[in-house]
Amino acid sequence: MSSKRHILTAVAWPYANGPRHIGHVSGFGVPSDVFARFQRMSGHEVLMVSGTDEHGTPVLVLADQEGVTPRELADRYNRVIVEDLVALGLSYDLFTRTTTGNHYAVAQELFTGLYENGYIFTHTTKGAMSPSTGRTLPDRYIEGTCPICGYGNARGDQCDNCGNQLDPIDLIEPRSKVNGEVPEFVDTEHFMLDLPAFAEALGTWLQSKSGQWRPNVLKFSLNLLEGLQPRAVTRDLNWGVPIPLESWRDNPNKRLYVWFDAVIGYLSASVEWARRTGDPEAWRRWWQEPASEGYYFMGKDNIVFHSEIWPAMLMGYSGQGDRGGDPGSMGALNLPTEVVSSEFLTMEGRKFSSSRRVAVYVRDFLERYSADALRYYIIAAGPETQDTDFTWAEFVRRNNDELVATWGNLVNRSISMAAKYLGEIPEAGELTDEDRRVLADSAAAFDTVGEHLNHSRFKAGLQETMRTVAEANKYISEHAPWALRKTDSDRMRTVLHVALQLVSDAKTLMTPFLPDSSNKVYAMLGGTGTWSAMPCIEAATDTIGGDTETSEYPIITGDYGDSEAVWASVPLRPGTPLSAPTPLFTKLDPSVADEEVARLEQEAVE
RNA sequence: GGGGCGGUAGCUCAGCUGGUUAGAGCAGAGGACUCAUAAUCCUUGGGUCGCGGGUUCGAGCCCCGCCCGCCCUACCA
Repeated sequence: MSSKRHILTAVAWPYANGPRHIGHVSGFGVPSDVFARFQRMSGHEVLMVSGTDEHGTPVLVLADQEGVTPRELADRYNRVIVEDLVALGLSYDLFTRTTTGNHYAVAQELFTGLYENGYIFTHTTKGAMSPSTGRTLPDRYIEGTCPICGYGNARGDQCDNCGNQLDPIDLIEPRSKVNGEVPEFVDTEHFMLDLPAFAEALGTWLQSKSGQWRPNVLKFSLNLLEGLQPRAVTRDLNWGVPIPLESWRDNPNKRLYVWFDAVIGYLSASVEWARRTGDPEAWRRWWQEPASEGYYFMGKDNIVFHSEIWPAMLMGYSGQGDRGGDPGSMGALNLPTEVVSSEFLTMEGRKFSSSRRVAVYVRDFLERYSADALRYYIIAAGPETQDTDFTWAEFVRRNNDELVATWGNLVNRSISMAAKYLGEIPEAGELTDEDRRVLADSAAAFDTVGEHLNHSRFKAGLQETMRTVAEANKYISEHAPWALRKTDSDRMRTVLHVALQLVSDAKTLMTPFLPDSSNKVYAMLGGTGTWSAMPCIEAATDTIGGDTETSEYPIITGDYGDSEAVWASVPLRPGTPLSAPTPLFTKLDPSVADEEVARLEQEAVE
């Protein structure tokens, strides 16, 4: 526990076909940031990476509809997403994108390594194609009449009316959802990842995680092993990473499947980060040292890619599948230590839906409410182990009763008194048994909360932290320093000293969850320097040439090592001047809930 | 259709490998206090643990069936 660990925090890559809503960031964003901040405060070497996922059919189709290039569309939403994630305070060491020369190179290297070890083979399949563009038409972009129930708007993969799974080739009068033309079903050669060749290795590996991973992730993953089949890792598109093989490299209509390249982003972003720090080999400390750990954060719809496909790719590249092989030129790579999956957030009882406009986007949310208010809600009431429902009434209530009234008010009342009565942090006189007990309990919370956070039990960690806040409120109420002021000013000074120490400890415990307001409390108590560093946006240029078009793009990074925050009770310095505090959080009028629900109703389609 | 997960107080959620009277917060009721964004503190009412069977000395936790919700089902990402 005390030795320094290398901890990769790998965060799911938001897809760049639009702005992200609060459901997305509750699944991967906020939990991963709490984890990373906590680990940094504990003295460990954290590398937190992610980026926008920009390839694939949806971006291409949307770009066509808007009459822009896919790159232009990706540029636009990459920037929006970058700004939103920074506004939330997510402390990425690097948040980049999949359209960089570096990413192309690393993705191709992984493909090549897998190919050379014999884990990728070619296979001809019949697929739907758009005659006018020559592009793959994914099943769900085809509509037609359901051959089973006769429903006229069945999708190629499934009929929404009767619920049966379909093959698009069976649809009556199939048509492209993109432009209405009749799709052609043609033979096409694809590269397949030989997943069955990893079944045994994956099974052994997953079994070894029993008791460590959240049970739903583990059971789901183990179950998937039974029906493992080869999976295509290429698509007929002109938007994506080219196939790095002689006769394929220049084929304009064959690219790596977006999911194949997206998961490689964790590695390519680590490499890009290392290069930016001036030590190009630095990424190896997180990916190749046996003791290093990797935690992957995502929503439940992504489990298969992180517990099955990505590990298989890593094993295959490292020559550790059932068929052996040699590590590729980067060397053998570490498998995930843990796949941490969240469930789904619903919105006032309904599923989030961008197309039906049932959504609250991060940007809109943060224009009206603070990042910490959202972070608090997501951790306290978010979908950590089961689906949960976001309601505006509950958001207002949590904000007002818990953030403002319990925690914000503790800060306010304690510092107000000390500032007004003394103007500084008082020295403690002789401590009573009760004083010693509350201080010891507060210090002990670092172990209990830390234990929760180490195991990604964020909700439990926050609850325990709020319990210490309640204890501090209780201590102040029971010892009534305002009354002692008239009867026993020495005792009052001691009580206020203890109270402020409890506030300081609670602020430290709160830091992973609520970094912005914790920084404010740190400053109120006379702290100097940066308590917990926040992320920033930098203009970056591609680290290696490559065949991408844009030379400059925004990245998220930060100098998190330049933080005073440590995961421990730090004694306050008596004599530190205090001034009257300003409120930490904004109380919301109950009418806010009604207004927001009305706004949601108004914007929703149908 | 198949697989997985969930359905616990009015609301949002905890309940580890089955064990005495099922928990927390909020909302409700009563009281204390006044330092604080009328915030805080104390006391208190409230549950057939989705439904129906079964195993067991004992089940919210195990087994079977059913109902509802969500995810996956591999060319959406």
